[in-house]
Amino acid sequence: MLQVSEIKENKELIVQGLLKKRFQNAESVIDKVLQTDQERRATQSTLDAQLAEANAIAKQVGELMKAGKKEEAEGIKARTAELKQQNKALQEQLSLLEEALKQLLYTIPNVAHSSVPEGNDDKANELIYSWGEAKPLEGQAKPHWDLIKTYDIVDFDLGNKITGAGFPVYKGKGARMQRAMVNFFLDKAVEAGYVEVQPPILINEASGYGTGQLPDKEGQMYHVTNEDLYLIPTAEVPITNMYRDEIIDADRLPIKNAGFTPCFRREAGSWGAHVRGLNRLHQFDKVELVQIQHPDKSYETLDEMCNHVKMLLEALELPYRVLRLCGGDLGFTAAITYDFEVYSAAQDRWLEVSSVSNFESYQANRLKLRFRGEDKKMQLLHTLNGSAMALPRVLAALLENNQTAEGINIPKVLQPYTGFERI
RNA sequence: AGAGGAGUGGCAGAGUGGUCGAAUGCGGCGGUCUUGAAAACCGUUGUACCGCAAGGUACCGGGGGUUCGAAUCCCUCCUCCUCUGCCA
Repeated sequence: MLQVSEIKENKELIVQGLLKKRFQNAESVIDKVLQTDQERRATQSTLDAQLAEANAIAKQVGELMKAGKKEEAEGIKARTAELKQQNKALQEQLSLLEEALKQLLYTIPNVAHSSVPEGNDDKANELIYSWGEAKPLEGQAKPHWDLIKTYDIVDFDLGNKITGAGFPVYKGKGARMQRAMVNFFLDKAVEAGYVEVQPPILINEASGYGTGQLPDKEGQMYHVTNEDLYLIPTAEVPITNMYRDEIIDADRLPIKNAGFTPCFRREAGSWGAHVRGLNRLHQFDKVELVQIQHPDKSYETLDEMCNHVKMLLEALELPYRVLRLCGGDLGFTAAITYDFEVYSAAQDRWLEVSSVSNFESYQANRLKLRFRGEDKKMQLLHTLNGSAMALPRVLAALLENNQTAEGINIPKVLQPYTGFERI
C-alpha cells in the first residue's frame, strides 16, 4: 500500500498516477486518507499524554506504598479510575482510526510509473519490442487442443474425472515436456544468479495481505477453510513473503530467488476459444523470478528481468512481442508491467506467457520489508517479479508452431531435458 | 493426535508484581594503542508512533484480562522441544 508520508508530500503526483490507473475518486479517497491520518495523530497525542499521566501516578503510588503511606496512596488511586476509563475510550478510538486508515489504504492501488501509457484496457497497451516471424501456418495447422489428442499427451477428460474442468492430466511425452521445461527454466535462472527455492504452495492470511492478494481478491484463490489457508495463485506470494518483516543489509541486495510451483486460480469467467485447451487453467505450473532491490536500482533490475525472459523465448525459438501495459490494464499492486506474448500460429493469437512487474515499495510497505539506507534511516525496499515462465501456454505455442507432418519438433535447448527430438 | 516443557533485544541468556526497554556475555559499529592486524581497554549498539523540539507513548511469540502498576499473575491462540501414537 501507499505510505501516508508519501501521500502527504506528493499528493498531486499520486493523484495523477492513480487517475492513470483508472482509480475512481482518486482525489476524494486521498483526501479522506489525509483527514483520517490527521485525526489519528491528534488522538495519538492525547492518548500518549494521558498514558504519561497514568504512568506517573502509578510510580507515585509505588513510592508511597514503599514509604508506608498507604492512605495517601489510596487517595491518588481515585484519579486513576477516571483516567483509565478515558484511556480505554481513546484507545478504542485510536484503534478504530488506525483500522479505518488501513482499510482505506488497502483500497488504493499502486501508482502508475510515469512511463506507463494512458488507456482504459488492453487495446491501449504499448508494443515496445517484437522478435521472430509471427504469421499463421499454411495448410492444415491444428490448434493445440487437437494436437494433444492426436499425440495423447494432455488429457482433459481424465482431469475432469478426477478433479474438474481446468485440471488436465499430462501424460507420456506431455508430462516429460513439463519436467523438461521446469528444469530448463530453473537452470537458466540459477545461471543468471537466482537462488532456487521451493516454497509452500499453501499460504496463510498474513502472506495474502503482504503481496496484495488480500483483501478483496480472495475470490480468485482457492481457500482451504478447515485450516484457513489459501492455495497460491503464483509463487510470487510465498517467495516474496519470505522477506516479510525483515530488515535487509544493503550489501545483500539485490536478493534474487527463483522457484517452481504449481499455481491455482479460480478465475470464474469467460468461455470460448480463448479459454480452450491450455489457454487458461485452474492449475498450472510456473517458474517465477523474484527480486528485492534497492529503490534506486529497481528499474535496472526490471530491464534485467525482461532481458532474461527474452533470452528464454529466443532460446525456445518462439516468436514473441513485449507490451508495456497501459494504466487501465495494470494490476492493482504494480507500478509498471511488461507482458510477454508468444505468437501461436495455429490459433493466430498472442498468448501471454510472462508478466514482469516492478511493485516499487507498494508490497514492501505491506510486508514491512526494509533496509537501512546510506543515511542510516530505514527505507522501504522495492520488490519485483516475473514469470519465467508459465508452462501451459509455452507448451501450446510449441505444439502449434512446431507441428509438422512427421510430428512436433522439440526446440534444441529442450532436447537434452526431454531426451527426444520429436513428439 | 495425546501428555509434559518452553518462547525475552542480531545471537546466547538473566529477570517471577514497581526504580525493567530490560543484567551479563558474544557479535556489530566508533575510538585508544599498533607500521598493519590481533589482543586489551573505553564508548556505542532494537523498532514503531506522537511532537518543531525538549521529550513522550507502545512493544519481552499474538490477542484479551486482573492490578494504581505486568516481561513477571490469569485466559486464549500460535510456534518450537521431549515422550507416546500415526505416517510419505
